Amino acid sequence: MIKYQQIAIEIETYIEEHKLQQGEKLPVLETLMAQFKASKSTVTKALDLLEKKGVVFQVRGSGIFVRRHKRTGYIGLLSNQGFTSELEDFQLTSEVIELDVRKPTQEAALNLNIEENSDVYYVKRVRYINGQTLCLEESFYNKSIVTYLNNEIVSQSIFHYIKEGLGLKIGFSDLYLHVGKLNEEEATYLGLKEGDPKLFIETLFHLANGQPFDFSKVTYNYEQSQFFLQATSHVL
Amino acid sequence: MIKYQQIAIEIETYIEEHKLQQGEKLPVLETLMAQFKASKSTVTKALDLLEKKGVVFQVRGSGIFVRRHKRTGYIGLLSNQGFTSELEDFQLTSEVIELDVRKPTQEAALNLNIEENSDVYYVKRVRYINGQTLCLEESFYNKSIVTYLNNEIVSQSIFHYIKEGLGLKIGFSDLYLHVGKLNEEEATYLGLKEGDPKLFIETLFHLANGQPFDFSKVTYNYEQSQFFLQATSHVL
DNA sequence: CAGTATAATTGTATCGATACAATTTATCAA
DNA sequence: TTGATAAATTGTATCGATACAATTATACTG
Repeated sequence: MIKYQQIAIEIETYIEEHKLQQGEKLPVLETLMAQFKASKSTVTKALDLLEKKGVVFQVRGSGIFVRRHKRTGYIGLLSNQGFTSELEDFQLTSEVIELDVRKPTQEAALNLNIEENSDVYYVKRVRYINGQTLCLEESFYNKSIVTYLNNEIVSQSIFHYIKEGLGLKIGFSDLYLHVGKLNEEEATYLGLKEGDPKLFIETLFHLANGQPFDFSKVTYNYEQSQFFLQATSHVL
Repeated sequence: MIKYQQIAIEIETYIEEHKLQQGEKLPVLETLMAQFKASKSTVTKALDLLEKKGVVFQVRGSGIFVRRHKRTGYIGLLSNQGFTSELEDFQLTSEVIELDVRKPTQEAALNLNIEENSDVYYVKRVRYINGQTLCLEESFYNKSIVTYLNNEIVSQSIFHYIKEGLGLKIGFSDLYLHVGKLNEEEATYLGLKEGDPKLFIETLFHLANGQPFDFSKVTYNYEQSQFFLQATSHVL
C-alpha cells in the first residue's frame, strides 16, 4: 500500500474510532508528520485525499477539521465503485432478469465507443434493499474488456469481480440524472404504479485509462431514493 | 492569482479554444513545465485540480487526456457556486415571492447550527430557465454571516453577492436528494399538476472555515430536471 | 476593559531532487 | 510476422527546504 493512502486510511479510522463529529479538530500537521514519520508533502497529500472524499476540511492558520454529513439512510451518489461497497450496512440483493451476450443498441455502442456489431454483455436485474425494491438496472458491458460474466457474479457484485477477478482499475464515470414517470414495465418490476415518479440515472463508467466499459441505465424506486452528495468548491 | 490556478485556467482555456475532444492528448508534463516556467510539482498540482474538476484525466506512463461529457443541456450538480455561474449559457431569471428577516424553523436552526431565536434571512423564489419554471426555492441565510440582502440582490445572484459583495469564501456543501410527488402549492408555483414527480434537494452550504451559512430547500420542475455529475474513484 | 498592534501558530505554494511504476515503443530472435 | 524482451517515455510518490498567507493568541496601549 502506498504511504499517503495508508496515512489517509489511518486518519479516517482514527476519526471513526474516536467518533469525532463535524468541526472537531485533528492533530496539527507537525504532529501528524511525526506520528506517521512522513514529510509534510506526504501528509498533506493524504489530507487532500480525505478532503476530496469529504472526510475533512482544512483551514489555513487554523487546523484540520472533521467533515460529517448528518443524515443516515442516504445513498452516496459519488462512490463510483458500485452500490455494493457503498451500501455495506444494508441488506442488498439482486434478482437477475436477463444475462446474455448480444449486439449493443445504437445508444450503448455510441457511449461505449464500439461498433454496433461488436459484443456486449447485457445484464438486467432488480435490486432490493432491506427486502424492498431499490431499482431496475440495465447494463451494457464491453465484452472485449469485461470478458466474462455469469449468473453467480451478476447476482452479487459485478464491480467487485471487475476489480478483483479481472484486475481492472476503475477510473471515473459520468452520471446523467432525470426525473420522470414510471412506464408500465418499470412499475411492475418495482412494485409501484404506472405514472409514479422515478429517478432515472444513466452512467458511463470508465477504466483508469479512460476506456468506457459499462453503460448502465437505472430506474430507482422513488420511495427508496434518498441520495446524498458532497460538493467542494474548486475555485476557478 | 496563484500560479497553479493560473496554469489550470490556461490549460482549460487551451482545451476550449482548440475544441479538444474526450481522449485527446495534452502536451506531456515536461513540455508544460517549460511552457509555464513552473516546477513539476506545481504543474502536477494544476493538473490535479483539473482532474478534480473533471476536465482531464492522467494515465501514468501514457499521458494527460481531455475528459469531456457528451451531453449538453444538463445542469452540473456539483458546482457549489449557485446556479447562476453554472448556467451562464442559459437565460436564468428569478421571481421573488418572499424576502424577510425572521426566526428560523427548528430544522433550519439545527442545520445552520444557530439558536432558534437568532435571525435568518428567508428567501422564497421561483427560478425560470429560458422562460420555463425551473424550480421553487426556499433558503435560510444565517444573518450574522450574510448580514444584508435586498430585493435586487435576491432577484439576481445571491452567491455572486456573497462572494464579491461580502467578501466571503465559500467552501463545501452537503446535498440531500429525494424524489417525490408535488403538493398543491409546489405544483401551482411550477405550473404543473399536483401529484406530478418532483426532485427535491436540500443543501447545506458552508464557508471555507466550515461555518454553515445557507440552508436551502429546492423543488425542481421534473420536465427541466436534467443533471449531470462527474465521479472519480478515490481508491480507499 | 476594549481595541489594536504584534507575535506565534498552522496550513499553502513553490522549488527541486531522487527513485519508481505503468505504459508505450523499439529491438531482436524464432 | 509474431511474440517476447529490453529500452525509452511519462506520470506518481516521497523527501526536504524556503517562503508565505490566514488565523489565533498574546501583549500592549489608552
